[in-house]
Amino acid sequence: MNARVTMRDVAKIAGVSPMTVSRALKSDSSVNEKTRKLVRDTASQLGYVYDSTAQAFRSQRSGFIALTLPSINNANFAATHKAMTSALEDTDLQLLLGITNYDVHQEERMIKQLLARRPDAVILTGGTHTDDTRKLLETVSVPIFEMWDVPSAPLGHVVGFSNHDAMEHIVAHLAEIGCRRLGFVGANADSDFRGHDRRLGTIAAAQKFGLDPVVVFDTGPAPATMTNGFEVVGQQIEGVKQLDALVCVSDPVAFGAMMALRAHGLDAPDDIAVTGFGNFEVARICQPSITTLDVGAAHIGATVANLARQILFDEHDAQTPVLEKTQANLLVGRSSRA
Amino acid sequence: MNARVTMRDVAKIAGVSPMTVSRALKSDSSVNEKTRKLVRDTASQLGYVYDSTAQAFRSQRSGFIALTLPSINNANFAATHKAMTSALEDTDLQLLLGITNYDVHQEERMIKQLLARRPDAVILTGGTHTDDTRKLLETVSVPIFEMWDVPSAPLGHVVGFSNHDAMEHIVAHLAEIGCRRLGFVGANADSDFRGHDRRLGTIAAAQKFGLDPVVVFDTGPAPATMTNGFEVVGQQIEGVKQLDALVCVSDPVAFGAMMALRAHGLDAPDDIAVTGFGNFEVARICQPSITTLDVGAAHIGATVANLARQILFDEHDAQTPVLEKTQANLLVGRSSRA
DNA sequence: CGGTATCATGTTATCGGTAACAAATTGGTC
DNA sequence: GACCAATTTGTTACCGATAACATGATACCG
Repeated sequence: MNARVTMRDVAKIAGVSPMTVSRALKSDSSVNEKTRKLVRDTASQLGYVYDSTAQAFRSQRSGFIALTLPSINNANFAATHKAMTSALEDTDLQLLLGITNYDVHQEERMIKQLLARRPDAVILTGGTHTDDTRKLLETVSVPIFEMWDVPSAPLGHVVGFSNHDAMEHIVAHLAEIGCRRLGFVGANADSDFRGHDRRLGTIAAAQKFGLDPVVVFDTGPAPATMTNGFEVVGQQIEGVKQLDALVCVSDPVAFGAMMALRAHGLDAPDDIAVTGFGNFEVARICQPSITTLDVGAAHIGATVANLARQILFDEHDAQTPVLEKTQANLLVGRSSRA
Repeated sequence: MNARVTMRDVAKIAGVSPMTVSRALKSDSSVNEKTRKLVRDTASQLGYVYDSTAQAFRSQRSGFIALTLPSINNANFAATHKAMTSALEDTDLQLLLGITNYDVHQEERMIKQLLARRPDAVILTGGTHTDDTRKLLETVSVPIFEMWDVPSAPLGHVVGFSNHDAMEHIVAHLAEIGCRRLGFVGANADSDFRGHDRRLGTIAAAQKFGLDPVVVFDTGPAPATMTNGFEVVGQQIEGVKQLDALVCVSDPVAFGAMMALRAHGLDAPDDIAVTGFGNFEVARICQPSITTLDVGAAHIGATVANLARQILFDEHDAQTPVLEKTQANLLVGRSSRA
């Protein structure tokens, strides 16, 4: 339909050099205000559209921040994403999202794709990756962030919490209200490493408080869903009946578990206590409300994004890796009252 | 450590020309298999990472498909996104996502940002946009898609269903089981246009079936949440008591509404029927399960993505706008049995 | 064995901005 | 008006891949 309008065209019409056009369109560079207005008017008159592609190429700065998330359909990751977007709103930085489906090999593929776009920073969810991913990221010379976890061997900066240790809050609470026999409902598989850590953390905490050995109910491949919680508890209801509490890997799983209990004539907290993880909306609204852990998803996102910003704009030392541990807060619901 | 590795470097080491490297790394171009292997091995040995930035610039084809979604934290949009990603997996096309928060002005800002990346196609959720957005997109010479809706004045291709007409399925079902006095729980505001259409569709269908005028319960600004449903029904419980059924704008709202009913000693379906929209997991798992409408979110995504593929790879006529209407299927749950 | 079709590789120019540097203009001071 | 500093504008050379074209190597045919 039309030949693309370039800066050269705008420059010719406005009677200035292309470089002046470039400067006039950037808000922070020094151009006479009259010239700037002239250039901008000319540009919009010609229907000029700035070409980030060329900009990214020439200046070797794409303006992309590569971000991997395990899932898009998760209130916590959504909150993190949203907070990051907000934190970057007044910059020219843009998130480039890759979904990994809780699969480190999918993560590797996504990261390759994302790195080809020459991002200015890379933000990963979780601290467990394939060897190839680690190698790849070690050779890349942009800042790397891992969040939602505290990896034992970080690739760069870290903003997160220990999923393992966080479970102690929940187990301590259950121990306090008199529960001794705990079950853990969640993925036993190795795909969701944060879920994995929560299982180990539950077992460790139970030991620490001198409770009985934890019975594990496997929900299968990540992500664990309401349906998984519902089904596993329904299928193993006899085993569940022997327990004082069901510690679930997430609120959706806890909700599913509670629905399964109800279907079998059991109720939380009278017959058995139930806890979740992540402070999802369903935990607050369902009846009884579910005891859960708020891990500050939005706070994690805002912290990572602001850190990235500062480093990219040289307001922060980029060499020393930052390790920012975030807090997890217990929210006691009615699903686990004494 | 750094000093970016380019095709030139790979070419020099492998003893071929840069052009051969370029061809060897593309899977569909003609290169001797031995040469290809040599080049690929050399590349991975040097830790070469392909530069899409340069590729996009030179070939004037970014490989991006710009996608706007109202929200990231929504099982339906997540399913659409996932299906699109899958459909594009074996191509070099990549989704570039912008979240609009159900706000047409935010959408406009996002689209400007996305267009600067020179996407090869643009996919929008919904058919309502600001005037400036429409103007902007009309001048762009890439294929435009609108999904999840059937706009009266489409910008390009369309894959979706009428949110207005879909409600007839639900209202017909309620009329059949003897409900006459319906309430609608959802946003009265103009921000969520699909929710808006559902409200109008409910009112129209109730008229058509000769039911009483629909009572509207406003959940405030989009997106309507479990909490909104819970609160509005709790606050207006006396009005709700006069009704036979609560038609909710989405399953989360329906769930919230049901929890509020229970808190006031009412139960679905005995005291009042409840319906949702979207076939969210919570509708299936909660007790009673919620009558809902499955709109084939994944199917919409796959259809749009495949259509975009075909058009971009010249396997489909790009000039004639496609209008693909998708189906909505009623799933009767226990929340609305006679 | 010459000729032509096919395949494999090389050469050159270029996409549209902008970094780096150079030059011109302006403004203020003595 | 001469001088210097600050501001504004211009010039040139790229960033790294690849389109378009040219050439070299190989196969196949009668």
